[in-house]
Amino acid sequence: MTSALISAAKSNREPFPVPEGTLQGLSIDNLIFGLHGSELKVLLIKHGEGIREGEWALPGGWIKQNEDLREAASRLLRDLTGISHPYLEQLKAFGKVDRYPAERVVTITYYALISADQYPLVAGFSASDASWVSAFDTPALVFDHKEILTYGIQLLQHQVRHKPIGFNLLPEKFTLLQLQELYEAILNIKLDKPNFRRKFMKMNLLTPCNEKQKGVAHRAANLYRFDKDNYSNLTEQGFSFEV
Amino acid sequence: MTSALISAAKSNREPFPVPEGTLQGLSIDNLIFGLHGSELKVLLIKHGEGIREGEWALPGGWIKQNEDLREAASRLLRDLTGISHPYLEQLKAFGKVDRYPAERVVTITYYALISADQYPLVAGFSASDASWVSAFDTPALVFDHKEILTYGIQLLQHQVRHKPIGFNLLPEKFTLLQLQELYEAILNIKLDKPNFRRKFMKMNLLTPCNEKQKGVAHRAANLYRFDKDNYSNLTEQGFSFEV
DNA sequence: CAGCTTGTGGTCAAAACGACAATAAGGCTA
DNA sequence: TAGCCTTATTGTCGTTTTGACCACAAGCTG
Repeated sequence: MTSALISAAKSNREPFPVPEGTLQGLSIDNLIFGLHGSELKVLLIKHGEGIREGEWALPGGWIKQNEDLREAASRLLRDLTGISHPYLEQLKAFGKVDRYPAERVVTITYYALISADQYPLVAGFSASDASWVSAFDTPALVFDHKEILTYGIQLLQHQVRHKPIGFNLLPEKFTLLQLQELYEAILNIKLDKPNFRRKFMKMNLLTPCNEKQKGVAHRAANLYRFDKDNYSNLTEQGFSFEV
Repeated sequence: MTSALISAAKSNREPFPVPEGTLQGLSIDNLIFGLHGSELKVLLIKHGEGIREGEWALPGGWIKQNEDLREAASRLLRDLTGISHPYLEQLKAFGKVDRYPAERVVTITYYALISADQYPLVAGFSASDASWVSAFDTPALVFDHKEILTYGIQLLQHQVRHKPIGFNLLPEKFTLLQLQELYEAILNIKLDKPNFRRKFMKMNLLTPCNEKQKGVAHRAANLYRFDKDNYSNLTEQGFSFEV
């Protein structure tokens, strides 16, 4: 990332001036989730200049005249993390009259799920610019960003039980225990290992890699990958994912 | 509804001029669902003047400077139907660059569920202005409204299975068969009567009214109402609604 | 009254769930 | 190398839920 981009991203949440060639009164904010160890984290930006210096915010920015909403969210995510094809879905538009200082700004929020191996470190940004924070225990956030986060977590908790999106938080190859810990982290629950395993295996959504975990000080687990194609087949037949 | 309001609503989807005192480049569109008999319907507006004359569209309008997004959606719904406290949730923001002619307009869509007894007839509008159309079989719609409808139906089908929102489509007091037919209509499936009944009763979400159906040419069924308070209690205890 | 339609309760086998015991497979350490 | 420790994986079993279907009840209609 060029330093111009970094500087743009750093100041992208500052009230004014809004860059030329972008839509007025409309912004994008991204809720970027990651799973670190077995903790659900969210990527926050610390404002480096201006009035909001030192405060934490969701990464966001403005929408260009000639780009779709999703494109804008995707571009902002890419500029920040370098990730080009994330799992990215619209969360909600937030538009309370006074949510943003000085001017009426409606923000359209997206949430992204990225896996730790796609984005092991905060590249381009120093640790003081951006950092992963426990999603359930963040510092105070600017504007209505806390409300956005709370809403996003609730949606994530709901979605993860009803759609197979959790895989996006894992590396391509993963063990069943990793998958289980993902659910435990997001939903704040404890699950029974043998039962969880059977339930998932019966869905026929996991393809064994015929490979084992490496570098662990105990019996190595089998690695699996999410079988997207079979998921498409199954959903066409009326299959519904539920955990 | 005054004729001024009617006229405003009639022309509210015409490209320009946009009324003074509203946000630029941002509109609201409402997806209003109703259950008529046992068919899922959606409320559409036929454009009465201008270029789009005769074409069907979702009812919508512009957002005032001093009103929240939800307020705007709620006001537009109220002006159209007279209903003040509908079930109303944000659907999604649609913002493709060319979705709207001549100018970039992002629209934030809401979906409402209203019961036939709240809105038995199209009041204020003549039948040629607004009408209930089968949600699964509509005429062609302007702009990207068909896409919005498709997305809305999918969300409704998902939500209705995972949250007790279906009740909003029924009158306050309803029979179990009405409830079952609601699910059959929205999900396009057939359900077993005794099993459906037991499943629902076990959830403890229905309070018997100790009243029976009237005016039917067969054995009268018991009437129930949705127990919102108990639903709150149960969800706090980790209860999750699934049909 | 017989006949029709819908409501409501019962049954039963199959499947799913949940708790927990038992065994397998590795690496580690003495 | 022999145990020890940790995690993976399989098995078992009683309970609950599901789904298909039968039977009877209740009320209106002719």
